[in-house]
Amino acid sequence: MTIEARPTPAAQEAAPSEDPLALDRQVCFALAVASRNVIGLYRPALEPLGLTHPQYLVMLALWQHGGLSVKELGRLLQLDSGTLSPLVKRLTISGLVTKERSQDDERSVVVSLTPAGRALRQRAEAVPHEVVARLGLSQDQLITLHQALLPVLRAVEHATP
Amino acid sequence: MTIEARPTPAAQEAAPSEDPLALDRQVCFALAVASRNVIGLYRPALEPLGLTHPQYLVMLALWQHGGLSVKELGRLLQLDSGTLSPLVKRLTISGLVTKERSQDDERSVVVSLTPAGRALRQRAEAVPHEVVARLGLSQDQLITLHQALLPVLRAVEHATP
DNA sequence: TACCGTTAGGTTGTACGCAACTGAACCGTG
DNA sequence: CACGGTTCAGTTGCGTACAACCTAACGGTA
Repeated sequence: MTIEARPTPAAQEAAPSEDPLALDRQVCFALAVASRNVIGLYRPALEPLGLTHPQYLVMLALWQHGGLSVKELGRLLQLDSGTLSPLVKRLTISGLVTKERSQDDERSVVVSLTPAGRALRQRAEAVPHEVVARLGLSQDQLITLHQALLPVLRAVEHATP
Repeated sequence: MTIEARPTPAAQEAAPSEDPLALDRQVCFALAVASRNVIGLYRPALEPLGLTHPQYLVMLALWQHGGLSVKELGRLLQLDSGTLSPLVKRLTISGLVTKERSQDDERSVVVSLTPAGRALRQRAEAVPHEVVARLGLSQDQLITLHQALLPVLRAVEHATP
């Protein structure tokens, strides 16, 4: 996950050193820091709603799709039960969702929105705007980033485990 | 952090729905999933070295810069002492680094490589190649991603807290 | 020199994220 | 029907992340 040396390094913005393990060459480091820091920008926006960023993502999934099993949440958010179980439990304690075993498959647990959970959506609609404003990126830059991330998301799915 | 509706949505790859909170519009979600999953690809490559990805980043910083104080590590990796203190402690237990208080400022702790830590660098040089091979992305795609991430990293630094 | 605000690193508590495991429910086959 | 493999949630343990707090050391000023 390294930017390899190029014949014309002048074409690149951050001039890479000769060191193949230099931090500024590590795309994964940039990815990790960007992700951490942007999620950090969500914190002040989400705190008034009583949500963490992963909890916000679960709420987004539920607002979009209605009731979802833990398995479906895991597929949508790319998280396993070890992460989702306690997370959903906290959302339950917050009164935003309810859990009940599925009728037709007792193994499955369906997570559904409470009225409070549904009501929270209206306040959440301001969150993305607030974060973008804080970050100060243009729509074009966001779309460019999104477009650059899509191949990665696709690649990870087919990566050799 | 949402891809806004556009007059010509055909120009975008993943056709966005009308829902402004739809998951596939959330750039931050794509960023978080990409970061998590790519770090996951490092796991099997780093496990033989006895390193986690954050520990690997600390080692990269030390291989590049030599001895560093915890503060400098925090600045380079964008991590605070609450994360770095136990992390460096684990590297110390692994025998890869040593800690000693700075001579000229007793508050500061300098983290240095042990011979074992220096020796590990050679084995680490194969890691990026291995991850890129696993991921199956081209150099061009990596560079595109890196270029798209740089404005975000710059933006976060100047973001309104 | 004594004081006080600042800085560096560490600790505590909470919340992910994931590997590994557990137990219950499901399901195909004999 | 019985049984063995599979699937689904949940739990445990470990390693980040980060806020909040603590202590020691520093450094300028009266």
